[in-house]
Amino acid sequence: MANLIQYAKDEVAKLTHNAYLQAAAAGVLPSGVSINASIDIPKDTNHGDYASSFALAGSKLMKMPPRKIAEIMIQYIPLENSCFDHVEIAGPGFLNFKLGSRWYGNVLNTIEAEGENYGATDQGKGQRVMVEFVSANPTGTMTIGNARGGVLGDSTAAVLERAGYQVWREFYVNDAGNQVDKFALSLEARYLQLLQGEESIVFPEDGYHGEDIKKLARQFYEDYGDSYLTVEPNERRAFMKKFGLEYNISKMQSDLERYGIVYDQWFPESTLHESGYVDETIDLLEQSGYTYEKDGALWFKVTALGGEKDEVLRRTGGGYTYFAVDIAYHRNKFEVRKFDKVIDVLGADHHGHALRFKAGITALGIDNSRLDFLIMQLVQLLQDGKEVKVSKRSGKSITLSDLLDEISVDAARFAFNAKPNNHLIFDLDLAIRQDSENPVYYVQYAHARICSLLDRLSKEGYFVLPAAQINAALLSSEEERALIKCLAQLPEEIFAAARDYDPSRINRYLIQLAGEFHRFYSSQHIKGEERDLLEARLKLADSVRSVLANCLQLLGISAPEKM
RNA sequence: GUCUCCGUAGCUCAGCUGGAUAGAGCAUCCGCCUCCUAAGCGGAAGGCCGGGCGUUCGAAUCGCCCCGGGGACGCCA
Repeated sequence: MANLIQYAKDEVAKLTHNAYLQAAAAGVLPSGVSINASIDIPKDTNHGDYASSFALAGSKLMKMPPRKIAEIMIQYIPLENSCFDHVEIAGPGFLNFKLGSRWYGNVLNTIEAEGENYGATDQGKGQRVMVEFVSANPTGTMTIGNARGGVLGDSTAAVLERAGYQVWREFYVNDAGNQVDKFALSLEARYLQLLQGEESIVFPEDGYHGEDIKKLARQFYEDYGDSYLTVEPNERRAFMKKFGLEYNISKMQSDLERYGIVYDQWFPESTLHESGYVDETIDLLEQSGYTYEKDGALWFKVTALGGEKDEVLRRTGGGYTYFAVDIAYHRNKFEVRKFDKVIDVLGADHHGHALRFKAGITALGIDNSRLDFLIMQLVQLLQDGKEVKVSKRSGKSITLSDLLDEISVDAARFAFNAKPNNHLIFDLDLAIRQDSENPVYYVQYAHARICSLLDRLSKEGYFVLPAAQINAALLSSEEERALIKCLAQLPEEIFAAARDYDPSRINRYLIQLAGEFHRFYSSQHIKGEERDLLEARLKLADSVRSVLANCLQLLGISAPEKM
């Protein structure tokens, strides 16, 4: 759990604070001044590894020029037992600290000691968190949008696990309600059309027009022939509904598994209805006083809880809305299954709904800060340089399994793990090309390169030694130091990725780490160097291999030993 | 109209809880394999950080107002 970046930062804070106290005690700086200084990692390493703005921030309060303050303070900064070996004044008055070889050695020690757990943080403190994601309607196939949601949810879950949460992955199966009934009617109509000709049966206006329903009807016919032609319609529809849902759900399960996504639970909406849990939840909402009747429907006063508009819970003709059932479902997450925190991964088209139904959680007396939404903007599909309109109605969208027929799981998982707030432009032609334009190969290549290096050297009798046995002071080139600092960065990345629910940070981290490695590899030789140096560099390379594999595994991407 | 996300290099995007000369990949151009994998490395070129005003020692970053684009505003889910 060691975070050496933070450790060094804390040390800068301590050193500067103590320096100020001593200077003030000696009467050379005004005493009793409280300064809120930043400690930054400069982009340009000529400015050191850490920069404190203490003197700049204190300039106004002390009524002294910043450089003057810095000059006094630097006399009170002893570096002997710190992780730094140099401090200097630069620019308008920054105090710039340079890390020493003790710190660099420590990074390699830590990576070795923590192994595949390196980078873990304890920010979750073992809290139980549910990540609900994809939850596509089982009335059809999964789209490219679900490809994004799947990666985002799964990777967020993985990052949270590494950050010390106990994570539960869940898929909510909408196997009840209006849409499912329409689905059954559509399926039935296609089945009857198959048997009696297209003209004899009127297809429901608001039904599912996609090809997949026709295919499903054909599948049903193959399994059951015309035996359901004479069955009483209600019974027939009920059976076909069950058939269609089971078929689609198992298809979704296998598609997602192929994509590297395995859930802890597939939670069927129908169970909430059957057990009376939805009724019970609506009763509670009525007792809360946030409901009213209008036009024969039961409404929920979202506006009384700060929302924009009220929502219907129970329709005039009876039957609960999606809104009502969703509140019940979330009550189940918190009250029955006792999750400390729940994260719903949703497309931007559900944003408004999400904000409003959060009010429902509040009305039930549940602290709504326990519920977070990870809203992702929609995916725009590009083919031949033109936008492909993804329309569910026409059934002409490109499905997740189509996509995985074209590109590798590795490439897909890397490409779709992008910052949720941004629209994602997915260029199909580019993804299919699978060449070096794809950054996933850049990262995987770094891993393969190291593996083959280790293999090569082992044949010459050189093996990776324990960190305690190498001389880290030999790793003093610019490239080596940049590489080690990059290795030390992982715990910070995990922390931020978990805090912001942004696992794409790990993508960027991997690209950076691979880049630092390639630069090190091209500028420094390992094979053929004298033993001490060879062993130090070999250890460094192996540490990089370990961290690359660690992060790739976290994202569900393979780490090939050969390419 | 209201809410929300976005606007940074030719393209795709980082950087946004304020710090020094705004970064990367791709595309373009120029170099580098008798030497551990060239799926690599180095270099060049490329920018009113959408616009304006404000906050401050300091703004791509914070606040307000515009402009432009996506999404949502159903007794659908």
